Amino acid sequence: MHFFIAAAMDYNFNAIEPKWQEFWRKQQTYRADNQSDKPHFYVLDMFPYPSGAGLHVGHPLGYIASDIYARYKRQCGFNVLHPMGYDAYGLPAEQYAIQTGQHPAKTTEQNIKRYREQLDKLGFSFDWDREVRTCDPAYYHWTQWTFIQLFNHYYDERQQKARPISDLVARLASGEEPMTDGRQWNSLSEAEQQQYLMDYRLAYLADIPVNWCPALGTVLANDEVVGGLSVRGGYPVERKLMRQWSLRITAYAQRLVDGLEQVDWSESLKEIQRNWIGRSEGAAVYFNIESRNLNSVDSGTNEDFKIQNSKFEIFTTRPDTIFGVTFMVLCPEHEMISQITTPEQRAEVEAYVTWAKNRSERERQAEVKKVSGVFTGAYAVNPLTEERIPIWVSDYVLAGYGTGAIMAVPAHDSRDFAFARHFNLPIRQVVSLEKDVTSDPTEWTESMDAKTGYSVNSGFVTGMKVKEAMAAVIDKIEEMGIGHRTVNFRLRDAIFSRQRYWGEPFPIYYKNNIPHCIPEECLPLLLPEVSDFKPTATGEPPLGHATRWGWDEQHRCVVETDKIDHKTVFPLELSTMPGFAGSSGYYLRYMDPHNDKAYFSSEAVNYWQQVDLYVGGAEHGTGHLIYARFWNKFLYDIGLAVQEEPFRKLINQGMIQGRSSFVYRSKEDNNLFISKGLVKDFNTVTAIHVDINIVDNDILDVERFRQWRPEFKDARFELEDGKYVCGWEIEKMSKSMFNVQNPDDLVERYGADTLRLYEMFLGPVEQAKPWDTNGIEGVFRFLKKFWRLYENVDDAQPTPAMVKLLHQTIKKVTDDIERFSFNTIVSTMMICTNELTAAGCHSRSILKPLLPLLAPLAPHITEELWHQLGHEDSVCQVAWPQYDPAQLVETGFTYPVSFNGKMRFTIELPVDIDSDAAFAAVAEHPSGKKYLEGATPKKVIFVPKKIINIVI
RNA sequence: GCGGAUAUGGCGUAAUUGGUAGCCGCGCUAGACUUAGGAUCUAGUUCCUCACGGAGUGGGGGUUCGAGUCCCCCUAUCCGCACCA
Repeated sequence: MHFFIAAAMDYNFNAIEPKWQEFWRKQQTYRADNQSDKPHFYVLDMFPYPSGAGLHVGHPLGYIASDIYARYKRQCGFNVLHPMGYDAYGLPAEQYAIQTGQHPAKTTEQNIKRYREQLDKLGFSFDWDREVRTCDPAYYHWTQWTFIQLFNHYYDERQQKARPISDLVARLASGEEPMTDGRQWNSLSEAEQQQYLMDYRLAYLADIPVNWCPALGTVLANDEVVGGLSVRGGYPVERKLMRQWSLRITAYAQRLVDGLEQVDWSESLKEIQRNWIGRSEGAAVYFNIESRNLNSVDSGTNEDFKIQNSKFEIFTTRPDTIFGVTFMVLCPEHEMISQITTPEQRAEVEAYVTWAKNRSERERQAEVKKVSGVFTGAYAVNPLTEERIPIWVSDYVLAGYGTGAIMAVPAHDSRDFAFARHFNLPIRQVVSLEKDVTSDPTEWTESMDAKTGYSVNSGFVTGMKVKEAMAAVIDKIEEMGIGHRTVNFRLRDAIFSRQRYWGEPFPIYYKNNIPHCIPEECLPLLLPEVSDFKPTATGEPPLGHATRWGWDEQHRCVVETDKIDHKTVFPLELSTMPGFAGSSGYYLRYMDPHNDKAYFSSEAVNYWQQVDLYVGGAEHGTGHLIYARFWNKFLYDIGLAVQEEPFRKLINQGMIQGRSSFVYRSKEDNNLFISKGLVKDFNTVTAIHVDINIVDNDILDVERFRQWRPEFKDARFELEDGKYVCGWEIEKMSKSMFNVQNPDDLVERYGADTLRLYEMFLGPVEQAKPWDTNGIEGVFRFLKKFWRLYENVDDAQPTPAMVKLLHQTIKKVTDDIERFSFNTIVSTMMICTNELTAAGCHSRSILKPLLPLLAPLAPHITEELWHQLGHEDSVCQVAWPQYDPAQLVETGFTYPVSFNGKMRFTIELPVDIDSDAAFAAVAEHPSGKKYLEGATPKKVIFVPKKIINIVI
């Protein structure tokens, strides 16, 4: 053990950083006020799940970027809201608790503490007074409250906004709005009325097919399942019919698409959301079913067989191809199957439907290419051609989309094509690339799906372009009263129940099996203590174990309030809300986090409006970012939020991958490790992951390697140039690959400022990139060099070159921050520092403005130097330096001149120049003279900007 | 299959948005200083060539006086969705 006794003037970040962090805390430097004359600006990070693993270097990347911008905006005179909190409810926190056998509340508390320590070390400018935690009753009070509002509102299609369900009830009761099924509202029982309203409420209870994950013991939303496996843990997920709460997010599908036009997000993320919402325009068409009297052909067992419903509805995006329909397909779940199936086909159809229903989601997805189906024996009638069309059942038609029934046009739909080929059904061409040119579609190897070309063999639309034919067919269908234009969405309602412990309890109790909201004044409904919080395989929620929860032993609500009948007690909802419940509105709560009367005050939201800059990962594109937009739009509709879109600008920081290091062990000698460059044949060695903490610039610390694990105790090495060089590979950052870089280690070794700068220097924030500590020395050197510039500041008059450099630097840094190009800022500051060092410039008038300029990136070192210059205030509050354009005026520009497109020379010309003068200048110039010799120029082309062409 | 993005030295990247390609940093080479270095400084470092020169931004074509940048066609990689009618 040896100590470095730092010289007084050394850059001693270990002493500087905690000192100023304490200073900022005491001064409340980053406090944001809800009242201010300054313009407001809201910079938000996606708050973290406090998982057990702590932060790795990937987490702070976005936080650093947003912190730089928040600090910059603060220095530009904005009142900046830059809060932080924890998404502490939900599966990740609970899984960690279960794995470690502790109570989730306890592990969450510990994890938050650890996160906070790690975050504090990095010198972020968060206003910690506004911290929110989704598991805090003071916070989830308002999550539950919002749920009640969702329950008590429905979506009014005419007004295109949420409205109180009581309005709907009033209109139903007065008869102003008839019931869709023709019944009379006032003649219904309460149970029947409530059942009816469930189809309208924005939070509703229904039997729906859900993603059931047995291993996690809960249902999952669509975005939590990928490829039939749970995102969290990768366990199989099955399709199951369960009674669940859902949010009617589909009601907002159109507005969720439209709203994307108003926000400043990356085109790719907007596209991800558009795809997820999956809007498609088309037509709904009713097909009649051919009625037959089957009694005569029946053997007697199905005497009553009659087709009850005479028609069914399909959805198509290609109404123009209706003349090419050669069969119809129903999904196996379709309710009409049993009615229309003929007795001869019944056994086969029932067998198929049973088989299809028992297939797991994973099997179905894995065997997409496999064609299966069965004929019902029934026929539909094409409304435009009067043709008989056989009706089939197949699981390639999905129950959840459209009406679960399609018209099949095998010539122009690849799935119908495959189906027709498999079952030898006719294929008829009705679209052609060229007018009137057709071929035999049974010879085709694939269907012609593109929406281009002309209609053929298509009755009254023959010869029309596809687009025209579409419109014409829909017009005709509407005229005939057998269909209409319509829009379908891929987006499904969000399943909101989780059979888990660690989440917000639903503020719902049941009276005669009818759900009722707990009165708002009884909120928050606290999460109870339970003897066992683990999920159950059967789906019984762990809250069922609660013995005290404002309820009695029968799990009946005993919440005391005037609003609930005291004489009886009612069972409470036992599910909890999903992870996205708490994260869907947290950005609004930050505006007014301590309000115990409301979610947030109207003053607060009217002041802050919306998040101006949101920074976080694109992996939330189909989850949180959709739910939050929906949540916000609902709150907007009911008059709480004042902006329809919650996040004005969004930056997606790229994922940081791990860079694993390897050593190569000889297969012949288990103690022999061969340096990478000496390995001749990689088949003769085994690559072994080695902890990146004992590798420096790909050089293995052989001593520490021997100590790393007992089996390497006697390791011998074949070295190159006395060094052991490791191999490397880019992999996911994970403990098992030994490639996790902990930010604490780097802060200890280089300081937070170096880490902040380096994470930015790595490359564009939005780009995914591997973590590689190799370059961090360069940034560290820069800060040390920068530090030395301030060792002997003088009051000497700076040279004009230095002044120009300063103003160039200010301009470049300002521009770079504005366009979120944080990596180039570091370069700019390095160039400036290098030049000042080389010129021996120590002038106060140059060095002083550089401090507020660098402060957003490296707040600690600049704060220390600022105080060394004799200032008492914080550099973080110093106004952003302005450059003087006059200092940047060039004496002349350097023009590359292209001559006949072949020869090229460079010439410096005055700024204000017209084309004659330009030519004269070129002609005067020695090189110009040379090139112009013997040629007669016809004209000089003066292209805007910087180029002059001489044409001869 | 559909949709989106990316491709520049040994490596991370930059290029005033159509104007001298390779800034800045890592690494490497040579040297200086030093009792020492997890310190500092100087010079060099796209490739080929002793050199003169030449080639060069994944490949091929195009527009332009001029293309890393714009257009078309490939190739590769990454990401999202995926039987959505």
